[in-house]
Amino acid sequence: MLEFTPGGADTRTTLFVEVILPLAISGTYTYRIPNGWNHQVAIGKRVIVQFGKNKVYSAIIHRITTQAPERYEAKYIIDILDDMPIVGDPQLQLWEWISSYYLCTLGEVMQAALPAALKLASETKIVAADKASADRSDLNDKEYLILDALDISPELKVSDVVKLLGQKTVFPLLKRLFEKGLILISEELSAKYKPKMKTFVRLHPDYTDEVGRKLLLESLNNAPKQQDAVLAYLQLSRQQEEITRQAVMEASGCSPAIITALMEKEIFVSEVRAVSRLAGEDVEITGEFVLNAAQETAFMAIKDRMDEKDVVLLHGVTASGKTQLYIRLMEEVVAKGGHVLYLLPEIALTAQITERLRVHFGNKLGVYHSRFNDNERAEVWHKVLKGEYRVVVGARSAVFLPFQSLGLVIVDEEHETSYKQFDPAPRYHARDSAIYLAHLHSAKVLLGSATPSVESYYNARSGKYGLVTISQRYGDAQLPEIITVNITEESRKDNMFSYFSGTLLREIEQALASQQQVILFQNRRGHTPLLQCKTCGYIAKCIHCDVSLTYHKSSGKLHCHYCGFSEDPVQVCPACGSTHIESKGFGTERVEEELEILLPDARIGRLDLDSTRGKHGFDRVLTAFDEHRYDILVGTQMVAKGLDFGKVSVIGIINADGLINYPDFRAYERAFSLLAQVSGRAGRRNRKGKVIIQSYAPHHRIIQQVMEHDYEGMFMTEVGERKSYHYPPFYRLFRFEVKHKEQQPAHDAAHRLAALLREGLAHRVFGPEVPLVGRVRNHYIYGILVKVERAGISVAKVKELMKATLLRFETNKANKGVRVQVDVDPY
DNA sequence: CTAAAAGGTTTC
DNA sequence: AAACCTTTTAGG
Repeated sequence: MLEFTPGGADTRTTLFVEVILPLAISGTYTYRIPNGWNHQVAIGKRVIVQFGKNKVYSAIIHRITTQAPERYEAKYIIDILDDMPIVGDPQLQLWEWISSYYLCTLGEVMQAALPAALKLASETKIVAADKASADRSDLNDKEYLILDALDISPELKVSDVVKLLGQKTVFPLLKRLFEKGLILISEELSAKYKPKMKTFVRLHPDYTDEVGRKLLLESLNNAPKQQDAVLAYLQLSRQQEEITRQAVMEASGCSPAIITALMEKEIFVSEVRAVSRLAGEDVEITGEFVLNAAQETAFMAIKDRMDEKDVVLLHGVTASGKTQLYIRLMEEVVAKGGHVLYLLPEIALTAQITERLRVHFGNKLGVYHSRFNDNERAEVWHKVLKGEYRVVVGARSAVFLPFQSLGLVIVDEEHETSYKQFDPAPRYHARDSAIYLAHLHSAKVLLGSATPSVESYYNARSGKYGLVTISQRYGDAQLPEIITVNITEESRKDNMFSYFSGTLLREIEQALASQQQVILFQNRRGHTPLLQCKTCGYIAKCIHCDVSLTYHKSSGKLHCHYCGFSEDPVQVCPACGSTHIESKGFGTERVEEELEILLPDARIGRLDLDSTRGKHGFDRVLTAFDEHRYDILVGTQMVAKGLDFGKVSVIGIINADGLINYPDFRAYERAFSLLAQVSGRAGRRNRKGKVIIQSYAPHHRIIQQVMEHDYEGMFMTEVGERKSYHYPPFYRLFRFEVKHKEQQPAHDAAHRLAALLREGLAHRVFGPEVPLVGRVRNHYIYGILVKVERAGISVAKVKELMKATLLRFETNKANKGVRVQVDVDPY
């Protein structure tokens, strides 16, 4: 009897597999399957292959063929890792789409898609040999440096040595050290996913009845500690089915030895089992609710639109109860046996939202985002693969999870720019990728936002997407009243107290007096963003980047927000020796500090990147605010992200100008969203809130439109501008970045690339220009923008042209050392 | 002139 | 990405 593979080849045929390697190289690589393994070969399984001289990687089988490659001898695969494929057909198709649409390699997509625990790569490790400590007299400086480093840390990677010596070629050096017998070089596969093991204990069956237990406890009268442990076990067994060894030890306060003794006496029986790392999934399913009239109408309308269109945009004002609508839709899909992906911007993935969903979907709900560690992510991956989750809430990268039968994709806060990944490649947009993914599954997509992106709203208005609007807030809550404050005028009237106008301070005080809470928004983190010498004009700048250093009070240091460089603040100007150093601008830390002086009794919390480090940092600050342990929350745009607090009655925008005066075609749209979203945090649940916008230019169009809650107005003016100035949604954008260590070569190369692009794309090419930050991490940057009209031109052809142009550019010797990256649909 | 470092190419 | 081969640079 012959065994048949999916490819239809019997066991005597030699099979070859084309695999995707987790590297930034184009194309797939072909390996040979050893005799007798044919029946195990399947697309989507991981195989271990050797690539190059020593390196070993886990690669994904992309295609199976019986055709031996003609131009080279294929290597054998080393092993097949999986019994079942870990990525399915839809996933691989999505990878291919992303790779071609966003102009990157399949390997780069694989890197982003698979959780780290499912990717393995061997690593060259350098360890000190036994005799290393003995004789070091005849070593040169560099060799000595390496051995010195090995004294401190037990093992080094090749990249560590490169960094240590500051040179690129280290292999001859290491080889010499190896030959002298001072170091050992080994190739190791890094640890892959390991299930979490726990030891459970159980009473021996002899003691499970009443009589047995009594006898047991009496028999332990002479062993009080052991008796305690058994009592603790009995106590625990009343509340839970399964009891871990750890739990018994904690409850009784006894040592491991006691448990071991009880096991030797065969009173306890133990069992080691793999457990889930994903805690708190088992919640009783309750949470019945009824949609109100407006929601019910919207619900029916969404289903109606979905009959005709694959994508529907739900434009619902803040606090209109969109989440409940989502839940209803998800329940319907789940009831029909479909699966649901619910995308959220990273920062909004708070306990708040997942808890609400947990109540409805219990252990059928999965959560996936970057604050999960590698092993946790791998567990979610496997559970999605097995179909154990019906609903998955996740951030950007959740589009890569191995769904088999999606019925619905929800993209909440669809306007959020954090859906676009910038670095590293693939520079994909999760919303757009999700729409393609849904298409592969024939699933429907619901985009939701109170302030949709101009692109999506345009698609909805033009009939490409369905459109459903809710203009009423839930429970008839009113939209907040928005007041503007002209900072120039208030300063003249002597009515500014530090960064706060009299109006804002009065409102804050009133809110606090009536036990209400306040949110203050300042879109800059740190304390002081710019330190300048009053005498000579010197500005404290990063040594690696063209940006000013921001002073952070929490660390007492100056920080670069681009590369992470930090140094001690200078008291004396390094250029002229003057001690008159002036602080310009202010961030959240400074707002917090000034507020503490003005309102010494208020309890103030801060929500920004710095205060939310760590796995639960974000939730910690939010929970404290929710439980009213803070009166005032000062924060960056994080405070705008879909959070629902009942007691916030006043919102202050400390300075709106920084948001608006930004050289980007999306600046106005973004400012409108942010201001509207922040304002939406005020006055939920039947209380009218107040929003105070402080600005030097309060009559600016955008501020007026925010005041009037006029999304339509903003959309119409923006669409007009975009059309006349050739921006999305009418044009596609491609942004090329040319980088080099030195300025002149970067400049020249950028001009050469622009010229090459102009050969095929003519007037569609703009630049090169020096971007806002012209140097990052010691590399000079030039940007080239390409605008391609949507009508009458094939995107595929444009991309082919760009690929060909890049290839021509790279083969030109004059462009050595130049790095080019392409951002398709940049944000 | 040699030796070492940087640069370029190839990896199935 | 990284190891190997080729070219360039530095140092005596």
